[in-house]
Amino acid sequence: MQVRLSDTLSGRTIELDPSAQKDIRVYVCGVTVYDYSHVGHARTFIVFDVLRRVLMDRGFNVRYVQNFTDIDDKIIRRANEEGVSYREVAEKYIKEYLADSDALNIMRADLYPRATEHIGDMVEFIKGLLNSSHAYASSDGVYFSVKTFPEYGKLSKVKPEELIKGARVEVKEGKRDPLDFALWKFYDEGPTFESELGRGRPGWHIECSTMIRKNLGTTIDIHGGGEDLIFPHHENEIAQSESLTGKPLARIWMHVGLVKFGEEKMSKSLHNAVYIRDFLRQYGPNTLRVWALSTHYRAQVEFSERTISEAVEKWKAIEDALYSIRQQNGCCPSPSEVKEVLDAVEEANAALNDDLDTPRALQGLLRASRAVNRIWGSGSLGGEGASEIASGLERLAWLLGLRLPEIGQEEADEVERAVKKRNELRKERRFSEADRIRAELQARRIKLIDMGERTFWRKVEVI
RNA sequence: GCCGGGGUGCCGGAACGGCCACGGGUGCGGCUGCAGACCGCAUUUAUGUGGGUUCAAAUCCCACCCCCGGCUCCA
Repeated sequence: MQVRLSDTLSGRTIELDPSAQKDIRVYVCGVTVYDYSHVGHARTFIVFDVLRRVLMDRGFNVRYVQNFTDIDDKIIRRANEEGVSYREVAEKYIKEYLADSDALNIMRADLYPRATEHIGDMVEFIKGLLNSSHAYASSDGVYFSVKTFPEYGKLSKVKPEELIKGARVEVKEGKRDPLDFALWKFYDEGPTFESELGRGRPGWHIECSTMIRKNLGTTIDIHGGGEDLIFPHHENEIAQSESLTGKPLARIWMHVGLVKFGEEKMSKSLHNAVYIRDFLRQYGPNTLRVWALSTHYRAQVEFSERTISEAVEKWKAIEDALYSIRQQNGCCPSPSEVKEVLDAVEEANAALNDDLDTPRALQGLLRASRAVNRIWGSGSLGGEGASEIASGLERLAWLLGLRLPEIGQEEADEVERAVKKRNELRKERRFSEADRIRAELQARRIKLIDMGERTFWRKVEVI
């Protein structure tokens, strides 16, 4: 099954065909670990998680690498503020990133390379650039010489002259040209690395170029990140890597639109960032995923009460459907009902192949869910056709990384007992006592559904 | 200024030449001891503005207006 993805560099849609090429190498720019991750980060990594799931499901062999920038001015500043080493700060926030990522049901990368583990490789990379005169050493560091790379600006579609005119490029003493950027910065103080280049620290862009080359190869299939990385980060990566190797760095460049908070971009410097963990305390992982996937990945999304409460309602419908297929309650859906569900699932799958059109896929899932809930509501989910419905829905939910909240055996037993007790009370028409039990369960996010003689219960994300 | 992405009903968001997508919210009604889930109806014949092409345009063409983002560390 073919998958199409749009490429920022060429502006075209590029097809991936597992019968032509099985292995896909993906590199996604990860976070700089100096603070907790926010909803904007979550969106990007959720999108790439879905991409990865789709590629795997369609028969590709995916190798997924995502870096941690664990040496950087912000990390050092944070360390100084807290009176600890930069390594401790980095370690802490790597752990926290992974905790958030796991909570969001984002699959672990095959590899999480760290900048500090590749200092030697970066130095070698920079030496290669010095040897080919794409780089030069000056008083305060080693710089990449942008004018030695005539294609500079091809990704961000910005002409070098225009950038200089914008006059927002950093002017530094050691630069020959204002557009040149640091590969290695000389420092005597703070955390530094001794190298043939001199004592100092690596520039930011070089780590990705180096870690891609080292861990995935010269030309990878997909390189991605947030759209705020197009310039200068990815532009500079291209300049460095392609100057060194003479080959394209990536076949497809994917960029995820930014999250807006009200009218502005969500960002730590604007002090409007919502941490993933704070969101999860109030809502849950599926709500965040549904929210993130409700908008096409290339468009910007607004983080607002309104868009979130919509996601809550959407997830509720999906959640109920996922429970319904497990809590079968009769027999049997009609052929046209089965078809209705499977058609919606198929539409969703087609949408995922079409440049990862998750809003359309979600629509399909919602339509399938509604149909399932209707079948279940009429007490005929089970028997013939039910397993097809179940596997179609489960697979789609997996592709979007949506899953039911977990519940321990002990809690389940407890709930069972409470439900039984409540039904005894109901039989005796002692409704206020029965309702009190229901309210208690609700406080624990247990939802009850009475259907004739039977009572079904479901552990839900948001009640 | 330059580059990129947008403007569709109360809201979110599809369709990209032809049949009121879909979802959410709200209101009313059905089912229910109540609730949930489900069902029915309403809000809904919406497409930034002005021209043009066409039997037919959110959809194609031209001009204009407005919004967001990038151009500085940023997912």
